[in-house]
Amino acid sequence: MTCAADYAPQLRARGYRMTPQRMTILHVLHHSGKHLSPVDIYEQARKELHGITETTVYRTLEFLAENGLVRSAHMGNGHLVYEIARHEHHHIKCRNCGSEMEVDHALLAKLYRQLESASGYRLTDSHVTFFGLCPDCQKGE
Amino acid sequence: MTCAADYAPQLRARGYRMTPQRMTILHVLHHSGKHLSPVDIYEQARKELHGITETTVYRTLEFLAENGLVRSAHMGNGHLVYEIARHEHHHIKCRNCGSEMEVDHALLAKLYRQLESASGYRLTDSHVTFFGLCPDCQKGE
DNA sequence: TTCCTTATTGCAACTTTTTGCAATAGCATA
DNA sequence: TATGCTATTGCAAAAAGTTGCAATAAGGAA
Ligand SMILES: [Mn+2]
Ligand SMILES: [Mn+2]
Ligand SMILES: [Zn+2]
Ligand SMILES: [Zn+2]
Repeated sequence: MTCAADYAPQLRARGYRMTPQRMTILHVLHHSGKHLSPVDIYEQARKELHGITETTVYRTLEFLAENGLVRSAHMGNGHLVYEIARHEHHHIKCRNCGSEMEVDHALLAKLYRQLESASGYRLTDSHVTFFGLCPDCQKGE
Repeated sequence: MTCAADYAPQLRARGYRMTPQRMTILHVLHHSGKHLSPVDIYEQARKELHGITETTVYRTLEFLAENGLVRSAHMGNGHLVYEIARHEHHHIKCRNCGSEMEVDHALLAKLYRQLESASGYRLTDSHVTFFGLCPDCQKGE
């Protein structure tokens, strides 16, 4: 759980607090490494921290995402999933079989710059999901 | 409501049926022109078609999206919104004040081709939301 | 027009996510 | 180490979204 404690200074610097609930949720995400749903996270977290509630899990995930410690993604079923914030990347997902692959942010860097200069917005999030058909599923159409 | 009836052949060609519920929902989306939540759509639709249920609205929206008559989008709060499928476009939204702007798909066309050749996937959906800070909100940081 | 197949709907029960509020507990300060 | 401010949590109730199943009705065929 020391991995999670490392985040404390980041939070304190912004006037927030590190709590057992936040530690636990960060710990779960850190060691999973993959996208997890709030319910997945709740199930794991309650093993490590008896008494944690679903409400807190939802609120904490939103909080951690706002503060850049985790990233959320829509993987097509209309539900959000979360992962610890590591390298910047995006996803491509097959509408048919659900297979996914990662796309490095470098591939989108130029587009991001174009969008920024065209719109005046500064883009802050880099975790987009593109949908399509994987090579296999393209055959059987 | 004739606008909605125009969609009937598209559905029948695929073995589906046009129903009062589908007509009404298409009618609502067609005349709104903007992104609407399922609840918004339900509230409007029930004025035009007494007795329509929320269940049907959710199922119909998913059905229409699968068949390309409407598009769904995640606008950041974790909830889906829907709109009638017109020109291909994307969105940029401000994380701070919520302001949005549209981005023509032409701006992403090259990226889409790159992603397709790099991944082997054929990208089918073009309705992505990018998040950032609008010009105004960049000042007050 | 009538009949028949089966796609579609409504209902009810259930799961997931959100919200207001009072109680709790980080952590900065002394 | 003790104190106080207020960020954070848990609880309970509500809102949003999903699912199984029996009843209904669209629309092709006769
Ligand atoms: Mn990811
Ligand atoms: Mn749109
Ligand atoms: Zn596939
Ligand atoms: Zn803004």
